[in-house]
Amino acid sequence: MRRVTKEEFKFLLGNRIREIREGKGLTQENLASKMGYKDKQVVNRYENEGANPTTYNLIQISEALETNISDLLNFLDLET
Amino acid sequence: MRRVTKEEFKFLLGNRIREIREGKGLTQENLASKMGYKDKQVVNRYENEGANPTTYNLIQISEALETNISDLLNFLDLET
DNA sequence: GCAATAGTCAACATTTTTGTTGACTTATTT
DNA sequence: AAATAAGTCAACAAAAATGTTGACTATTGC
Repeated sequence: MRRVTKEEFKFLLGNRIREIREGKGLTQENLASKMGYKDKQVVNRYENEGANPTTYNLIQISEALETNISDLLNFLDLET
Repeated sequence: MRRVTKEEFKFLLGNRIREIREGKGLTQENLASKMGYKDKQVVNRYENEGANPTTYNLIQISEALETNISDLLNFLDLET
């Protein structure tokens, strides 16, 4: 993933989640709800504090956003 | 990802890591070393106890195995 | 102004992951 | 049999992720 620190990664993934969510016209609450959460806080935290979710949760996020992991992580150089 | 529990997922990903590692002829120690760890324990734990690493670590694993995340997670139905 | 909607911030207990160390078992090879 | 290489098991402290709650700040529409 080409020299991106964990902090940079968190920031980038958080931004990407927001980007896709807004592109689909979903609110933080909508997304949280689709993921089975009672509150939007989890989504807000991903977007504002950055996200480095466990792999299992990453998959849940991609499903709720109706996209795939490659798209979710498209800010990385995934040529390998 | 089609009704697979977190525990099932951990088991499947652990197995997949082992599968790729052995396919490349690497030892647990080799892989741990490529990932920058001092000991093989981390790899052994992924393989035997199951793995649900953070996304950042998942990427590190895929790089050390010289593959990509889609391949690493190919046991999931990733058509979406 | 009021109400409703959307987003943000802080705090919290709990759980899980992370990284390391030491010891122990299992081949495999010399 | 002894040595080496590979894998497994247990335990630990520290860090991070998880899930929830409450309050607070825009922003928009009535």
